[in-house]
Amino acid sequence: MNSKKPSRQDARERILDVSEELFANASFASVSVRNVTTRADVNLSAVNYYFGSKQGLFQAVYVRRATLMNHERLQLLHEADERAQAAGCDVSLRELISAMLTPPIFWLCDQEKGYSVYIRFLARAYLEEASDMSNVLRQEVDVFDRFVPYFKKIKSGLSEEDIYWHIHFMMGVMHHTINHLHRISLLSHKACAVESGEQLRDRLVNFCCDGF
Amino acid sequence: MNSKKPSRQDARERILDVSEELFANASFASVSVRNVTTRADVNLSAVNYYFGSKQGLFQAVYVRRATLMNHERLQLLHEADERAQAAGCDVSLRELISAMLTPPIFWLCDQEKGYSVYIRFLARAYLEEASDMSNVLRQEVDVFDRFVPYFKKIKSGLSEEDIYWHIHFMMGVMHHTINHLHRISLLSHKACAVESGEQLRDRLVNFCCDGF
DNA sequence: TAGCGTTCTAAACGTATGTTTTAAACGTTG
DNA sequence: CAACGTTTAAAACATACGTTTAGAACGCTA
Repeated sequence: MNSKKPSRQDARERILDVSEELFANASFASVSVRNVTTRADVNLSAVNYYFGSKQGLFQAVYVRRATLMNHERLQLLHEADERAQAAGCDVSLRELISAMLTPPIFWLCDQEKGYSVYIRFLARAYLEEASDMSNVLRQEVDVFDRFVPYFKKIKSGLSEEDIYWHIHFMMGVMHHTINHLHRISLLSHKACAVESGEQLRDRLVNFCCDGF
Repeated sequence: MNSKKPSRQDARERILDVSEELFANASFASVSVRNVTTRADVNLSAVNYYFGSKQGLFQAVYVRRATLMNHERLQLLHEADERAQAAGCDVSLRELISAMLTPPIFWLCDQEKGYSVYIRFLARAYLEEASDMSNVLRQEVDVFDRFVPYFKKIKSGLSEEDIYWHIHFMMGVMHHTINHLHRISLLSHKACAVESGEQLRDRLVNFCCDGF
């Protein structure tokens, strides 16, 4: 019976899903509210009803999954820390880097859920100066600060400054991989194809480990 | 006499300068033609007069300096090659990577000319799927193809696929550094500041050399 | 100076945008 | 059923957009 008209509350969810995808593929300004509402099959004014404004929608898309991803990072860090303590040694560089990169890369390669789209959305949100995303960065900064002591411990030869630079570079590799994953085949004249999440993660982690 | 009204042809140049800067800081769609013409102090229709359309303007901004930058890269490669031949050895990995990264990084840190702005524009152009920038990439691909044989020779243990992935990652580090240079101070709680072009280049080259 | 192509100006065009408004439909609670 | 708060609907709002047009101003050459 109620198969045609979807139930109430998931209109909001559908808007988030659709706009997550649109914002992942194009800039904030070039995605119109009408574009979103048409594809989400809701009324034009639904965006302003649920999110107050287009800006509000953008932030809502971000918030919906950001906390979860950073939680996954900290969880991996925590597990690595426990393993290290049990073995009586330090957390390895590889584990640290892997903890930072695995969640976004795995999400990126996740076929089932909408996580893949979100990761591309995130990488693009970094570029949207206009849509006040300072809080986007703040949350990530907090997470990274939890990692820094570990880096310091096992890379005592590096200054704190060096460590921040390296984290900065790592994020660069990751974001670029995310944003331009489809271009690797063009760059390589189709020699390279997009691989599994594990392979891609390992490639990235190797590259960044050696860079440190 | 003619100090007040600028001479003829530099209206076109002023439009390019202004839009280069605006496109470097915001997305294609969020920069309006009126925005450009107002800041360039020219009539609204000047953009369409000189460049046909807003798209045409965007491409013109790209073309103006792209060839020069890629020429600089190839020039550095050529010089390194000559040095190597004179010494009877191979071009070092460091020199190869340096040849790829030095031009954009030096331009980025160049204070005098408008090159700094252009580099940020370039990094953003990569993201503009909408504004058909396939030719942007094509030219870079051609340049990289000139580098690949050198990489192959000195890193015979790597497959061609590996090399393309590494180039891909290098571009990621570079573009992210370019796009988010100002954020390193936020990330590091102001421990890191933007340094000189040489220092920044060396940091990047070191990171990428080790990653290879 | 007269003519002519180039450059600049002002105004208007049609369309698309984000948002607001007014009211209808809905679903739960009394 | 009646009343209420929530959600959806259609229409209109004012504004901003890229582009076009028609003509004036300019600078050069004959």
